[in-house]
Amino acid sequence: MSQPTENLRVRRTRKLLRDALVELIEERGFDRLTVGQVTERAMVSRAAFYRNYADKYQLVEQIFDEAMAELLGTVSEDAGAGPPAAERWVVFFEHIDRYHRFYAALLGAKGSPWFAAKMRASLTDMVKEHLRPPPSDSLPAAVLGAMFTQSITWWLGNGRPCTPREIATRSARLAGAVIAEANRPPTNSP
Amino acid sequence: MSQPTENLRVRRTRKLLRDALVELIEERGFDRLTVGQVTERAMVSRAAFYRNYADKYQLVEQIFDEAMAELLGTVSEDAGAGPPAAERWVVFFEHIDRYHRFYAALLGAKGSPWFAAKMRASLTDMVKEHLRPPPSDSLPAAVLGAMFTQSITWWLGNGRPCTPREIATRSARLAGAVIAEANRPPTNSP
DNA sequence: CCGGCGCTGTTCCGATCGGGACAAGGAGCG
DNA sequence: CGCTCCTTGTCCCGATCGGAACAGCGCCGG
Repeated sequence: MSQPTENLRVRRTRKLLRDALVELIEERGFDRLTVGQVTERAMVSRAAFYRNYADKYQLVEQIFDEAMAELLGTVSEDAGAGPPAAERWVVFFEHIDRYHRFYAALLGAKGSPWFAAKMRASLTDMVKEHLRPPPSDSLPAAVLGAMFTQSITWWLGNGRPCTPREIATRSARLAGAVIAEANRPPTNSP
Repeated sequence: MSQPTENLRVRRTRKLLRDALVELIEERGFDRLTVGQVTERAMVSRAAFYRNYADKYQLVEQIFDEAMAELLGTVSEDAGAGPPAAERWVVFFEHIDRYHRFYAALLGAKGSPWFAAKMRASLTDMVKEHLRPPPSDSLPAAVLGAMFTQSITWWLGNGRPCTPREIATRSARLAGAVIAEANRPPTNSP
């Protein structure tokens, strides 16, 4: 491949930087941490950081992108067309579960509104892509993206009080109500 | 110094190897793990391992030696002659507390009798050095070393059910009984 | 007995990294 | 305004590391 990520040193450097990032978000918050603090915690030179990432935002983005790529791989590898729609959300929340420290840190009180917006946008895209039938309009898709983001935030912020399957079912049920309402023909009275 | 340990890379390599070692002892036991397994877990090359250590035993020894050096530094820095004898054991168990994963792994069921013997020998030396009055003979010193080792093993094996101060006090009390008995003039009847 | 297999410990070369320096810019302060 | 201090992003060189190969050894099964 063009840029072999196979190299042990760069994989290790990135892993150390990721773990340090999550730790420091939990401790000090995302906007209050510097590249130098992350590299010091990770026992990595600042130069090595900049060899891998442009800034701390790109570090977050790459973790997120790889996580999403892994998620999409999991969804599509199960079968040709993937699992049925209901099971798909279970797989999704199991994915959130695996990366819960990362998501909890960035969506929590010490996280970043920048990342929350990124998450909403990404989930809105997923809704447009994977929801059957797809939302009729852009507004319901955006609202559903925000709903799922909030479900995740609630779930992680309360220490995951139920199983991935349960939170997936409850979230899907709430989403179903919105979809039904959005697909109703417009009327003036209830 | 001749070989500056200041270098970030060697410090990082050693830390990764140590953490991986403790994890693998907890999982598989000390005698059942190979150098290759440790380096793989640590994300470090086997060559880097052998640059720092001769074998897995020396890895353990260096962790232990540095921990002991840090302990002796703590004991002697508090005052010119160090803290009073009773307080010294508290400091000692607080040290065990800091490294509890390491000691628990190596002294526990999946640890190594080789390390337990090393620990007893080291504690026997400490008893000879720091106990006032010093044991009259080599036998009581060895017995006291084994007693303290067992106190540590019990404390760690039961998940540290009491504070370092409490286990220190209880251990010192038991040791006191042995010392008193050892110092009694020899008689034939009670 | 032999052959495969896994682990050990060593060696080499090229790749990556750490240390340190640098200019540039922003924030706080008097 | 100037001044200090911190952070950013980039560069270089020498140090360390990863990858891979190698012989040697013990272990196990046939």
